[in-house]
Amino acid sequence: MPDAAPHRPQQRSAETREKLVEAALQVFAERGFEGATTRAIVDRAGVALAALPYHFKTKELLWRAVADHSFGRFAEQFSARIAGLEGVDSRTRLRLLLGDYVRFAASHPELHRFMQDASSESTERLRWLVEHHVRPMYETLAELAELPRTTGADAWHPGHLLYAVIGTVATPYAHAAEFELLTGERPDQKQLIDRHIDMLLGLFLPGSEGASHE
Amino acid sequence: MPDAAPHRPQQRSAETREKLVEAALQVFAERGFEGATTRAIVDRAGVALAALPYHFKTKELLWRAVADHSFGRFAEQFSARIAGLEGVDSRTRLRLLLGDYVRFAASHPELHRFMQDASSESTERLRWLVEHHVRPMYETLAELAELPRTTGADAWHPGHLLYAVIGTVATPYAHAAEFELLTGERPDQKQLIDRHIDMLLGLFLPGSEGASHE
DNA sequence: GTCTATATTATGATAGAC
DNA sequence: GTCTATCATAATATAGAC
Repeated sequence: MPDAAPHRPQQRSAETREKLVEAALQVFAERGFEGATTRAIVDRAGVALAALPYHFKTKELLWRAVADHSFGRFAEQFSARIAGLEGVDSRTRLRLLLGDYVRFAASHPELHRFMQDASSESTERLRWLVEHHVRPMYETLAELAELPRTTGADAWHPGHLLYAVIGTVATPYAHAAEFELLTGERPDQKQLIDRHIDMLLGLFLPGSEGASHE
Repeated sequence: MPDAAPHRPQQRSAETREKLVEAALQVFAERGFEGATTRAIVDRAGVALAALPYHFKTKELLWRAVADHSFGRFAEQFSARIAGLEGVDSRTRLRLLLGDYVRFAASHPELHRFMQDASSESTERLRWLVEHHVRPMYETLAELAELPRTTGADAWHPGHLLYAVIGTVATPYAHAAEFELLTGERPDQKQLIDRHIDMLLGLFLPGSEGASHE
């Protein structure tokens, strides 16, 4: 790591951008695009109000930067795993990917909340998001996991299967506060995450239970 | 139906309240609590701005009225079915309830969006919602469906199972705009709803497929 | 019970000093 | 690049006429 405290200008700038994007992801996920105020975002980022229009021009463009950042992190998280899946049989592939996805959703519940907020209306923002991030990700996943075929259920609509996986994986974490109030337990504890993965394997890949905690 | 056009005062009042609650449900679901403006709500309801504070005092109290209304309709939808389930074996019970739930979620995707918005932060609103509506509903369902036992999976955490069911059922409809942009098909068509139910039966009650479209 | 008009506060974005 | 101060608009809620 280079010298601390007073950084070079372009480094400070990059840090401010980074802080704004991370804070904006949280606030967009918590309060939705319309409910997220620029003041709440800059307060959480610990930067001045005017830093936001300086770096991103508008709230809308900040939102796009947040989407790029989040899907980038999602892809990054999986690229190492995916590289190691060459030649692995598709059942094992699915098992490993599902565990990864659950752990990702548990540590980044904001992504699913962000997506549901974007999907609640058919806006230009949503069209941009689908074409730039959702469709490319979907095509990669479909190819990699051969989703419809390996489950042995050709009759299932690929959209239903996709949203069933997303829904079962992400809902406990997207509704974490509700989950905790209802059950008294936090869904993002390691122990509960492992039980969650076991349940999902039982649901989507019967016979694969218990082999997920590597 | 009583006489049309110029109604009696208390009837007009009830109609205004009803229009406000229905409009507010849509707007809260689309834009979240913070993003929902009272102007957007009264515009959609077709009433004057001042009608909102007159009938509900604050946006917060309107939100509670929306929750009461939505969970009331949910319970109502199921009470007829539930009354007919006396003595029916629990597998059949689950099959029928699941189909009902999918059809409900397809025609009322707002309820799931409303819930996820409420769950995105641990607020006083969420606590109120869990204690007044979520927990009572959960206890009724758990009792009725004997959820954990009939699936033959005692090891599953009841919270995981609950949110897995909610997630698989509601996600395609909560993300309907995204689903349509991605697949080119609307998830709320009757044909796709029936395929969705078949998939869910295959997932949660293997062996029960195809018998759901009554 | 419902409306028009308005008080008050909060919002997104900008200007200009540093 | 970042800050303080500020503009123009839009928000929730209220007052008072009808």
